[in-house]
Formats: sequence, C-alpha cells, structure tokens
Amino acid sequence: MVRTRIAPSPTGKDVHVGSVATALINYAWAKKNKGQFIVRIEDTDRTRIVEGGEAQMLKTLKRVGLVADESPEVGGPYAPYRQSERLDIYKKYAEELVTKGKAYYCICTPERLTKMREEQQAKKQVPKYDRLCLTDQKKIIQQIKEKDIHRVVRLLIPEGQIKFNDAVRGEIIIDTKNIDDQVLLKSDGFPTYHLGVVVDDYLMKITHVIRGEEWLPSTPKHIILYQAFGWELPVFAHISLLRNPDKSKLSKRKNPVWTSYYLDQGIFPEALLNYLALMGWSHPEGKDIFSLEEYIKVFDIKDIQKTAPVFDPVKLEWMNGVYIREMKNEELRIKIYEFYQKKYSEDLIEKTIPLIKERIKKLSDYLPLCEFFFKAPEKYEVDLTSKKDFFEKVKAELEKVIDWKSMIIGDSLVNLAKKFEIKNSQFFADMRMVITGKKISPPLNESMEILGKEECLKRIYQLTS
RNA sequence: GGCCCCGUAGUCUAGCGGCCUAGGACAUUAGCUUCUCAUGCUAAAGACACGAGUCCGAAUCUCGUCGGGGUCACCA
Repeated sequence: MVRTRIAPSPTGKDVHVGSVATALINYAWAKKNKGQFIVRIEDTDRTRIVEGGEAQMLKTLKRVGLVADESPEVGGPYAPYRQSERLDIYKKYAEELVTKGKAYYCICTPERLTKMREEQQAKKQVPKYDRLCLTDQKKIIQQIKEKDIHRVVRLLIPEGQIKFNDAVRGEIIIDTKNIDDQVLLKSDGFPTYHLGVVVDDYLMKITHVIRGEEWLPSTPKHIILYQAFGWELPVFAHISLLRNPDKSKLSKRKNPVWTSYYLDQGIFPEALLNYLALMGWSHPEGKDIFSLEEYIKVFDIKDIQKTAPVFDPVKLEWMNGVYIREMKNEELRIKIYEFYQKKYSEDLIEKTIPLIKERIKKLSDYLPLCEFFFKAPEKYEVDLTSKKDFFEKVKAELEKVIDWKSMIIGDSLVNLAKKFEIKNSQFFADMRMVITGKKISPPLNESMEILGKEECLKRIYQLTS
C-alpha cells in the first residue's frame, strides 16, 4: 500500500505554487498505486502562524483538485491530522528516546546558545551545540523534577556516516559530524518539525516521503530518529525547488507565489496542474497538454529530473489559452459567467464566445476585451471628434441596412468605404473605435451583429451628437 | 565559510556510449491567412559551462575547475 502526504505549515496566507507542485506528485503517486494521499497540518510554530492560513490552504488544495483521502477536515484512521492536537504523542516519543539514551534534556538558555554560536563562528567552526547539558543529565533530570524549569529535548547524534538512497537523487552520504544535536521538543511542549514529521509519518504509515529539496540536508537527522526508534524507513524523494527567473528559490518577494493569485485571474486548475507537472518531468511521448488522469497513468518517480526549474508564468498562460480553445463553448460560457459573479448576461456571453475563444488566455482577459458588449464606450482610445460629420453620413447609410447580419454588415461597410473613398483598413479602424472605443477588439462585423442595429446606430449617434 | 544537490538555447525539456547535422514546447523574429488583435500554418535564429581523461567513438562514463542553488534555529 502506498501512502503519501503533504505537510503544509500555516505560516503563509495560502498554498505556495511550489507546494502544489509537490502535492501533485504526492497525489499522483498515491493514486497511481491505488493508495492514499494525506494532508497533515504542521502547525507547531505558534509564533509564525498566519490567521486563516490553514483554512485557505485546505480550500485552495480542493479548488485545485487535489483532494485528500485523509485530512483535518475529512478525518481518517490516524486522526488528528493537525500536529497541534497531537502534543501528547510527541512528548511520549521524546521521552522514550531520552530513556533509551538516544536523546537528552537541555536547559541551556537561548542567550547562552547564541553566545556559543557567535564564538564558534568567530573561530570559523560549524555552529553546533556543545553538549554541555549532556555531561550531567542526572542532575538536570533531578532539577526538572524538582521544579518545572524550561527545557528542551535534543537528539543525540551518533558518530559515523548516514547513507541513504533518495528516489530521485540516488545515494546520499553525509558525515554526522556536520549535524547538530537537533532540538526535538521545544520548551513550549511543541515538537520541532523533525520530531513531528518522523513520528507522524511513522504513525500514519506514510510509505513515500516526497518533499522539497530543501529538506535533503536534514534527512539524515530524520533517519537517525527512525533508527533510534527502531522503525523502518520510508522511501525518500527530494524534488527540486521551483525557482525565480534569477534562479533563487521561488519567493513572494520576487514573484506571485500564492496559488489563488493564479486561480483568481482565471487560470484553470487543470492548466496549472498540467504546467506544474512539466516542472522537472516530461511526458514520455513528449506531450505538453494532458489531463491529470493521464498524468497519473504515465507518471513515475524515477523520471523526475534533478535540476531546479524556473517557474514561467508566460508558458502557464499559453497553456491556459490552449485549455480555453479546447473547451466546449457552453462550458466556457459558464466559466466566464461564474468568473464574473454572474454580473453579465449569460445569453450575451454565449454569443461572444466564438469571437473571443481564440483571443483570451485566461478568464480575466474577457472583460477588457468584451466590456463594450455590455455598455457603450465612455471614452475612445483615439479621438474622433474631427470625424463627426463623416459619421453622420455613415449612420444615414447604415440605417438602410435591413437584414442586420455580420455578412451583410461587412458588405455594407466595404461598400461605404468605397463610396467615401477611404481605405478599408482605416474605415474599419474608425468604425471599431466608434462601436468599441478601442483599437483592438473582436471581429467588428460579428460584434456589430451581436450588439444589434439599434445599439450600433445609437453609439454612432452618441459620437455625433 | 562547512556540508549537500545541480549544470543541454532566454525558459521548460528529450537524450542513458554510435540512430545527434543535438529533437520538441514557450518566448523571440519573419512570412502567409486577415477589418484590428488573436488563432492557425510555414520558416528562421538560438544550447551540450570549461578542461583533462577513458574509449575506435562522449551531451551521455571518470576526475578537476568554474558557475548556480539549497542548508546550517527552541522556523518549517
């Protein structure tokens, strides 16, 4: 049985797109193997918790279509799925390690630790806890018993090498002399990430730990923990981080990173996932466009690339445009209607779809292009006041058109251009300006048909009067 | 700085020792279609970081250099 998980920390206001990429792989791997995909909230840092962050994250994950089999919301056999509700568990396991001699209490003050680190750095040494408290554990345990002094539990890093096989990076060897005696249980009784993940991944029977590359350097600590408990290791897979164009880790300083930002502009979840799937992986047949279902079918962890890709919103938009073009008209109509909170006539939207389907890349492109269908232009991108007299005549001619159909409108306009001895392109540009107020618009004849004769004449009148 | 990871065009990638005159996609440029803008089609330009080595043969294997990134907390 394959069980994967993502473990977001509600320290941001929404899901990071990089987390969606990680979630996608976890989800796909679980589904491919008929296993479960779990969402666990790692809210152990009370100082950094963002109000409403967790709820937003859960919402966005669902919105994007990565539905968890087990989560704080739907529950599951290993509940609770929120670390802040599992404090007793971590405490118990931390104490177990102390009893086994694999971990120890430390009562050093933050001030001492800071000072110690500064001294080590001044001597160009790797900052590491000096194990002062380890020298007299009995006394410290005695002190703790007598009065409830602040203390943490630290992992005792054994000497030697940690060797493990990463599913995407191959064999990794790290000498433990480079690893600090990591705090496992903080003085506030909350676990650190390291204790939390290991205990929960074990208890929740996670088989594949697929997470960002940033965790690679701390994986040896986790392995030491698994070994200290005597637990079997899961498969580790560290996937590359998404990057900014300057190659640094994708960050909100330099790029929009919140998933809702993209969704809210009318990027489809399907397109987002499709694009993200292509970050560090490619379809065996070289396809660019494929469904989640197909992805699950052909995806394999072993095909994940090691290099860290740059997240390119331009290609994302292009891909979303492909999704729009391939979408059925009625479906697109509904999407647009709902995207604009049902503010605009669905019938009218429907008529405009064939004109704009190839012209928009995301739903938010619709209104700038089509607003003139819903209301007459209030200003014109090019000033037409000098042409008032001319349009007076145009209006008179257009009034004669009986059958207001795009073909006929088109013919009439061409004839008018000839009659007034104006170049077609110029005439259409001017007409476009009168009708839409813009230099760029959907095809004019069809647009005029949709608007109707009365409205078009009214718009010319509005200019000339 | 220590440790770890990575290195094919501006970007995403294919490539697992000969099929590579290095393929595809986005972006770019040009042309065709055209009432604008798009779409569509066609074409162009553009990459194996560098240096040694192994081999009959290297983008592919080894080593070194350089470059980029990640990480070194009572944050995740």
